[in-house]
Amino acid sequence: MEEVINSIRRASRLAQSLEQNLPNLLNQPTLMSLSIDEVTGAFTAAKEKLFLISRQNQQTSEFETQQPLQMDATHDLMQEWLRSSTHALTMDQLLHAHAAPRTTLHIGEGRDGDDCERTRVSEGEVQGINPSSSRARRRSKEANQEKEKIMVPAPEFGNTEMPPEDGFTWRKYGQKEILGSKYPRSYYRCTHQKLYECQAKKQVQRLDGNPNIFEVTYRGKHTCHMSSTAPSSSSSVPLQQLLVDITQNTNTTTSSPMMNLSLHTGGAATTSGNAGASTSRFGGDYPVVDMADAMFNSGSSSGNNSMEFLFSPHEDKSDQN
DNA sequence: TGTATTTGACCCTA
DNA sequence: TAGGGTCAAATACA
Repeated sequence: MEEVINSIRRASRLAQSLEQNLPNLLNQPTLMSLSIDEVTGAFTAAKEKLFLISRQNQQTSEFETQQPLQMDATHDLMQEWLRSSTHALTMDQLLHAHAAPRTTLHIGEGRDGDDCERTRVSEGEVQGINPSSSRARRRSKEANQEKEKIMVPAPEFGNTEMPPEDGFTWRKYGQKEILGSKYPRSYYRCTHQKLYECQAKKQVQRLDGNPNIFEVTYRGKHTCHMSSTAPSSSSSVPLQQLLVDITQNTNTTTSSPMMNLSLHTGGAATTSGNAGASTSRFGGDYPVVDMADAMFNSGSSSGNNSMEFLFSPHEDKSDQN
């Protein structure tokens, strides 16, 4: 574990160094890019070590008792880096999502705190829109529609071009190059938009500064039933919910989604064999496999979860409802 | 054959 | 008018 902490320390130092040199690097994008790569690489290395350790710890019941203390250290370090990085705002907000339970991050309406509950856009209004005749009005409404933005780490393995599943099935309907952004933005709508008049949409874009992080913006509310979209497994856990619940349920270690996964992986694993895994998909513990699945199983239907070598298949995955 | 993705064009807002 | 968001035809795939 010490090795992990050292790696994170090193990454933090690199990040700080990068920050200090920002003025000099402004005119040297290539160099800046290399520095960023170095920082992300260092964190990635730390994360991988953490995975290995977590896996080892799955076999021991000591994990849960040890991890919080150790993770506090990494958590602090990670936070330190996050605050000093270009992602300080967004990631930090995410990290503190537990301060505003029920949501991750609300964009556009501001984070007043007095209305953390997602404002319910009148479904009647949305559904009643005649697309052909009132596109402008629809647009206007969408502009007022609350957005929910979360940062999602790219899968370490498997399909890293896509963010992890979030429990819903999405159909891509567009992609655009965004001015000033290195990576295109992809537009998705709920697969069951027609069937259920589901107006949920999401946008996915890699962060310029850190391609390992996806910025996922959710808009609209799912009016379809999640069960209809989610495959049998854990992916039925909406990632947002996952993150929120994790931050709520674990007052010890959680930080970024990456950390969430790494940390809770092992911890939860100790309990993953039980039936508890199943029950409260939307309200209680999530088994480690579920989490790993939700976070990393990017290729949805492919079924070839490359994380399986890290997280052994879970018998309970199938059922649970 | 049905469904998903790609991508150029179009529409709307600021 | 530029840029973001969406449409829809073409294409790919199972």
